[in-house]
Amino acid sequence: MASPKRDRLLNCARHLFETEGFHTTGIDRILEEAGVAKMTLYNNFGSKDMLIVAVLNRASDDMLQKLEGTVSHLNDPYEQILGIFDALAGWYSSEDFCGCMFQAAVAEFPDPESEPAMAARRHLMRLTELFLDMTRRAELNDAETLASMLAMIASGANCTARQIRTQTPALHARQIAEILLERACSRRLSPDNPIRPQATKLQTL
Amino acid sequence: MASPKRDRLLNCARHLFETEGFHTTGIDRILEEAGVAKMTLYNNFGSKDMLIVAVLNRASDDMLQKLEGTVSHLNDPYEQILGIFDALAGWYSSEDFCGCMFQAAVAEFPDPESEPAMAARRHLMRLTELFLDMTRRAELNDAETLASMLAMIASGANCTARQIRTQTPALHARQIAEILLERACSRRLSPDNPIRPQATKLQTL
DNA sequence: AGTAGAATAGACCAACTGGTCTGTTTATTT
DNA sequence: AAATAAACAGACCAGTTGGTCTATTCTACT
Repeated sequence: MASPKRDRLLNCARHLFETEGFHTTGIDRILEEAGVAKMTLYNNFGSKDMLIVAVLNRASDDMLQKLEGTVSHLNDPYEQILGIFDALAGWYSSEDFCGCMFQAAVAEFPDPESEPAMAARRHLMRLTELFLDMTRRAELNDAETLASMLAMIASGANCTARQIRTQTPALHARQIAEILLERACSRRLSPDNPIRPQATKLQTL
Repeated sequence: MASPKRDRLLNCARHLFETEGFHTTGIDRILEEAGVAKMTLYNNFGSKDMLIVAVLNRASDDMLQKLEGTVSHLNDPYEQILGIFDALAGWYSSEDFCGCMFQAAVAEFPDPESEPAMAARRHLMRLTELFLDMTRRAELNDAETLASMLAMIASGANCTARQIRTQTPALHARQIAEILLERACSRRLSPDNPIRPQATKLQTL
């Protein structure tokens, strides 16, 4: 399954798709960049669309693995949730940030039944599940709603960051998340006595 | 400036771009749908990209006009802000909703300097300004931060709605907005007891 | 050493891309 | 009625698209 040529293909394709879009980057560009013959592509993936799907799936795996990695260093699920948004901040301020590929995919393949669109949807579900796992462990009420809200906020941050290319959206998103968490927490207890005395140290990146 | 042919062209192009994407819909499709000669397009717009820009600008005008319309029926700026999210809910549940065109544009034109990308960015700014006007009139503190947060939440709702095609994202967004407003309000009422003062200090758009 | 499978280059394909040019017809204005 | 401008159909363009096919070379296992 995993050959070096296949890997090169996936990496180059991913980079080109990210920076120049799916439709605008032709197959030949990818082949040239990867230094690979055309038949290698078609033997491994079958079609351009399936290459795209493979790229999206791998990107999804990478991102979730990375997020779970950064999150695993934090013990409290509350901190873990906020950690996700810190990770976003780091991502946005990286030199070569050019937007979330899944949002691009969903935009470039408007047919919801198309394979790339479905791959993107799958990624969103995985991300929501990740949040759900954390909100559940944090024992907040309405964990489901809260999880999809957090996912939505993250999407909004992604979307805005693509436009303004600052880490600000991630900081804003983190603040909102903090407020939602605090609320979901205090609502669970007595309204006048929030359990989390918040003076969370703010990231200074 | 406004000829009937030009209008047909804009309308058909908009519909096709919305439903099938910018790159995938060829000029000939648009011309056929609009029943218009090729030279009419090039005389009026100069190029496909400029047609796209014209479509985006008109869509931006339409949307802002519509939003300002629905908002003008509400007297309280607080209600007006929430009214925006109600409008989103209505949009998402409409039969032919297929996602926000500006997000699609920004995804299909990754070069931030390209005309369509700039048009999309302009729209985001107008929307943020609309929010800012309302948060200012509501006399909430940190109106700027709040406005860009609201715009970001709206983006997130748009983005999520494109994926799951329900009005749920708008409802969630509205709830979040409500919470933020409530908070920005109570902070105003007790300025001597600011919640998380470092958090607000950081923000600069 | 021999052989099977992977990878190669590159010719080739029909379809389509955005865009130009021409010559004619239709409306509008004077 | 004449003149001006807009819109027309459609031929035409070079370049590109995703994809196929062939014939050859490389590489790894038995």
